Amino acid sequence: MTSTSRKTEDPATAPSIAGARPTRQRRAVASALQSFDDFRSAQDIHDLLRRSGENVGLSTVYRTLQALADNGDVDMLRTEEGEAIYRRCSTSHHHHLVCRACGRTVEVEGPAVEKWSDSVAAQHGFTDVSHTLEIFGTCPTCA
Amino acid sequence: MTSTSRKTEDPATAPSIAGARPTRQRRAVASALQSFDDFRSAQDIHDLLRRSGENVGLSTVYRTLQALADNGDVDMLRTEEGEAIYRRCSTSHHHHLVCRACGRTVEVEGPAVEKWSDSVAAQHGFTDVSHTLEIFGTCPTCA
DNA sequence: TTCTTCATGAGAATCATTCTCAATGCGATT
DNA sequence: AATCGCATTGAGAATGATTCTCATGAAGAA
Repeated sequence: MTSTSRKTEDPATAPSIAGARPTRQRRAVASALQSFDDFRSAQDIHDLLRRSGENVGLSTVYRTLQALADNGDVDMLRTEEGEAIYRRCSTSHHHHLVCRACGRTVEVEGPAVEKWSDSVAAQHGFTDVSHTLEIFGTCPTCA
Repeated sequence: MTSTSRKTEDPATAPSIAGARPTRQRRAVASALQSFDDFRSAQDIHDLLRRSGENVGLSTVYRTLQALADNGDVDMLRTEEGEAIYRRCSTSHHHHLVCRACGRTVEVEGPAVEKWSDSVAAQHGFTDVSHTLEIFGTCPTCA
């Protein structure tokens, strides 16, 4: 690597990791996340970056995605096969209706579900509660 | 997945695989599943068998558990790390409240959730719908 | 028993993910 | 600009769960 030209970018659009250095790689991952709407695996995102000319190591993609997920800046969920997939996060807590075939995603909210799961957990004395709720199906286009 | 296809099968307590030979190994796995109440990984169950004298290959444990899960004879879910864990199935469709620390499990039902997720999926034209809903927390004993 | 087919298991292969650690980049400070 | 300190990077190795291969073994039928 020879020349490293410094480009001025707008810092507000893409998510950044709190207390971390805004490196080229992290910006690239954050920006890649803005370029699709469905859930993608870390490897998919890595390929995407490579194909778009940005060279970012696979380890770094994993690390960055995890940091973003921990920070609540991206949604992370698991396919039925257990693979982690990521997607840029809209605002609040929500769940997903995901097409098994094409990955198309619809965000859905279920306030009742939230309350229900919290109350069920409380009834049994469980604390520090979290839950996962994802709906998988075949979307009309793929059917 | 709301199908309730009742086939008349063996009335015994331990599940068997439809259209498969009842071998020593499959019986051993099915019986091991009766010996615990929480969720265990395939490898855990393999160890359990080995320690109890039954020699069953790891591949066979995986194959058998998968077949049983496909058949709806055991519950299979994934930890937050994506590892598959299994447990003997009680009767109908239900969800779980699982202790992150000790694995203790409480089965819970949420008829409202079922209806809600089916209707949400239908609203968006999704078919062949399945959903996952698990609650993780810390149980009173472990807190 | 003999035959046909399914099941088993030891180890290799696969696949996602994590780890290692030397080299590099960032930013604050001279 | 030169420099120091430390977070970050990335290539490849390591890990760990799961699946596959295929020669051998067991089950049921004829």
